Amino acid sequence: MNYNPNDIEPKWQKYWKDNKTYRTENFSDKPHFYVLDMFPYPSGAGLHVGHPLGYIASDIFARYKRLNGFNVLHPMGYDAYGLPAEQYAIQTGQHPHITTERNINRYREQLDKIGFCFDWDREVRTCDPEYYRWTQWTFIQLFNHYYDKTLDKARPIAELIEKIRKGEVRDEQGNAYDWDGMDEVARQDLLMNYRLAYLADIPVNWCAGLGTVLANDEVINGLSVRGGYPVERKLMRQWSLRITAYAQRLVDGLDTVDFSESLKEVQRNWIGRSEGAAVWFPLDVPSNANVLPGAQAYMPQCNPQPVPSFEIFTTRPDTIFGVTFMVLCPEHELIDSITTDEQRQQVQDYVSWAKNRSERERQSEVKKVSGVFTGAYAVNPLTNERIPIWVSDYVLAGYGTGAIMAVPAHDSRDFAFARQFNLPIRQVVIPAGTKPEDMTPPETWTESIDSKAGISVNSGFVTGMKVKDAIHAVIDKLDEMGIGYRTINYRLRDAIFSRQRYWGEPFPVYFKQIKDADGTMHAIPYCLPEECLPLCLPEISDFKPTSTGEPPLGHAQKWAWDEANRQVVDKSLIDNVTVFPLELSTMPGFAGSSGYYLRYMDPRNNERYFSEQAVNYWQNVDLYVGGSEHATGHMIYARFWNKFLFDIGLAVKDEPFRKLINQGMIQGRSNFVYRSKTDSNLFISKNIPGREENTVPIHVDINIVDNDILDVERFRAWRPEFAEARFELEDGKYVCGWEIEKMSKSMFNVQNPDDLVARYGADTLRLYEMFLGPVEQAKPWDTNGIEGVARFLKKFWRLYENIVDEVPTKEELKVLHQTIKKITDDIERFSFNTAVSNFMICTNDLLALNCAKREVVGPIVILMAPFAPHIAEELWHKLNPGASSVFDEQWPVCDESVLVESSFEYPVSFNGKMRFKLNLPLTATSDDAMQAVVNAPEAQRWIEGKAVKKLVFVPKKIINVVI
RNA sequence: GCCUCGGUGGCGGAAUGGUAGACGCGGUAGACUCAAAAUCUGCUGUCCGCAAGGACGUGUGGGUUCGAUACCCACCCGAGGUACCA
Repeated sequence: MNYNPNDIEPKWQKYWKDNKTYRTENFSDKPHFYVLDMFPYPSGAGLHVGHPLGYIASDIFARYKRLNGFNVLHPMGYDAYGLPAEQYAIQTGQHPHITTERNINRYREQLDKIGFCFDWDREVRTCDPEYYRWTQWTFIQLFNHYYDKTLDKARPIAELIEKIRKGEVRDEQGNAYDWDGMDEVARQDLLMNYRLAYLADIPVNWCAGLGTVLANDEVINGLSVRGGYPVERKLMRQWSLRITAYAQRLVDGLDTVDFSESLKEVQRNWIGRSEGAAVWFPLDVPSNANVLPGAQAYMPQCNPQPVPSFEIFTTRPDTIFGVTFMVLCPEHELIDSITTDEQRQQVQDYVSWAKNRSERERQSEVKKVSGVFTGAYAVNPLTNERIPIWVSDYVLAGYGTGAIMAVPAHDSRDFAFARQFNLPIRQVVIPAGTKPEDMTPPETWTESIDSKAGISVNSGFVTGMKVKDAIHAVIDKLDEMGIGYRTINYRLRDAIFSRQRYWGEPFPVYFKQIKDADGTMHAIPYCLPEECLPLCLPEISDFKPTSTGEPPLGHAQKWAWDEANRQVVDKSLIDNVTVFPLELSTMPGFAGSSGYYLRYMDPRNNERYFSEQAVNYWQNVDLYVGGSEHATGHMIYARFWNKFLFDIGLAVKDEPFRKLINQGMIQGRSNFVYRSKTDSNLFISKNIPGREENTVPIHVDINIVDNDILDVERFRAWRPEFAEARFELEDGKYVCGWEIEKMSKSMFNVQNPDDLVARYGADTLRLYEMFLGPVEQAKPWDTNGIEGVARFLKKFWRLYENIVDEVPTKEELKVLHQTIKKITDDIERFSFNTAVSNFMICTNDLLALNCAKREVVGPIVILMAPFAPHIAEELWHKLNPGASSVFDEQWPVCDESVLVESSFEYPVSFNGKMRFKLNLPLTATSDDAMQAVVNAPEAQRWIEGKAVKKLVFVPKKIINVVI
């Protein structure tokens, strides 16, 4: 019988399903192992060959661990909330529930065909109320906790209130709060500054095209990642997560996990920790002046009078003697109060111009220097010089204090600014390896000297010090004077958590109207009681914002909270006494994907997020497989989410993922036709002279192109606009251009896995995807090699056709045990491409030996099972009629004694160059080798009577002769 | 600019400081066949040579080593990430 995957694959898929072969229990004597894939967003396009790459790799590893006696958790689910389903709903009126459900079913069908070992009993969907109940629950916990900087962990907000009461918490002026004297509005305002989930007016990335705000990782170059719409900065009242509280732990945790160096680096850059100093610069105003709005008072040791001043952050305090001007960001609150009357008009014009620029404009004009002088001066606290204060948008409001000391000699941006406005440049560092007399005056420089490798000059008490020492010396001095301190700044921003969208988790939040002391009404947010969760997403039919500009949930009629009866009621009942409006925005995509790995541990628990026993057993994810594009989004949020759950005692490990493998993207190979610029029905073949100037390339479906030759008839039939197409051919053929790009529907370069499964079988697809190259490497999809893998499986099948019960020869056993050793090693190293090669070698060897012996082929079927489960299961049952699944077997062990040789064929090198081979017993010593080489006839022509200077003998490796 | 990873035949890619190019694709010659497909076997880095054989060869230049694709230094090229972050 020939190998026919279409017969055996559905059979075993059904068998595994019926027997629940892959079902995992939470309790076992076996060691545990958790293998997780990043769950997919079920898009309408279905799977292409790039998606399963990581799933195949993790599937192999999960099966391997299982065969090695581990209790393996290997679940799958769907990240089902998201923008595309909602955009689709706006266009077609089709409810996102329906599209999502349909897409999920399609995904499941495609996944099942590839034969994965997921425990589908543990499936989760982020849009399922029984799942998002715990997303909402976690939000409530975040709302009810604050970050205790002393304990370095999240603590209940009640503890904070206690501290405020005791006067242990102070305001910026250093005064204690009078908690008991505060009204509810003031109390809630104060607490809001500490909650880990908080509501605040913050500058957000507003995307009008999508009608919602976006997190920083959802914006690239001022455009939204989804859809590519422009994004602007806008001040809005939004929920945020205080992820910045965890910045240091997120950096530190990277040292404890096994991620690729590049991914760690991306995360470190994203968090952007920088060490430096905060320094107060006094304003040059009469010292008895009242503190100006936006200015702070400080009291240097040398001057007991409070002095109006402002704070800057610098990583180079050593260059403070080189400060020649100061710069404030256009949003700085000090600008109004210090600008002189002569400069006022100019400054106001500049500030309003700068504020109205979109993010995209600002980012695309980074190299253009702009700014304006305020007319005001600050005083350098170490030199007492008067320094002009400027305003420029190269200083960003969101980082540090939005104000800097400018040292044009040693900062490239300050340098450019100084050149533009003719400000002085003063050198205070000479680079390492340069003599002072070799330095040219700064006026002649074309760039600043930014390197920290150097010696301070013209810098008062730090002159002559190395920069690194000078930094510390200056900070110590500032600290002593009471005008500065050592501090750390992070680039990481708090995560904006509100989306003005429908298809997401509702916030379990309602708003009460409360009067403050002045009688003004305030909408104060309160969380629903935990026991009332889930707060289900209401059904609506119009998914656009309301006419008053509210998010789509504004259309929901039954969307108010009855506090007394603890239930959702109709909006018309809102009386702001017992019935209150509910929050209208929903949570972002990362809400549901941040803690899903924990829910898999105990997905049907309706009492808790997950049970204590389950998390104590599984701990955290041992192996996580997914794309590196999630480095600054999901991977940061999930680590934050886990650290919070760890702090409040739910998670048992500080880091959620022990080891991460980033599968490389499978790129598509796109084909192009070239349309004439003057005649839209004329298409010119690639290599016709003049084609390049006179045509525009257009993507063409790869399915109507064979070997870059276009099937012109199918092209005409492909789309109506090409029905009248005419062609300028070369050698009677139309040659297409090609390019490696992202695999995407819009580029018509998508390879659907179903077609390949139908043609070659799932096992061939699995092996081929692995054989393409290292899992972690990006690679273009190319079906050319798949025939080779298909041929291998046919040979492999043939090997078992005439199985016999004979005692294997030593040589056959050697092939077996070598293969066991290699495959085990390959899997441990995650080198699945070499594993497939090694299977091919093994099969070729056994066919050459004509070996079909049960004792040899049995173990090889088990080795093969993780890679090609269907064929392995089929052959296992052929070998062992009546047996249970091959996945109930034990991974074979390599018997090293079979591999032991009595002699070894040494490559003999002369001066490092391989010349001939020499067989020596394993017991041979260096002296034996010397004897043998000198006596070997082959050696004579290389030695040619010269003396052997040295002989290097490495047992079982090589003999190298130096002459 | 900075950070990370990479650069090996016609192609995908092997090689833990020890025979570079495993394995596969492609190419080529042959076997089987009336023929083709399928299958099987041999050859297939470059150059010189009829051959035996030899020289060269892992982006470039240096270094360490008996020996370097691998380690170190400098540079070139490519991919990805990231940026007025003070």
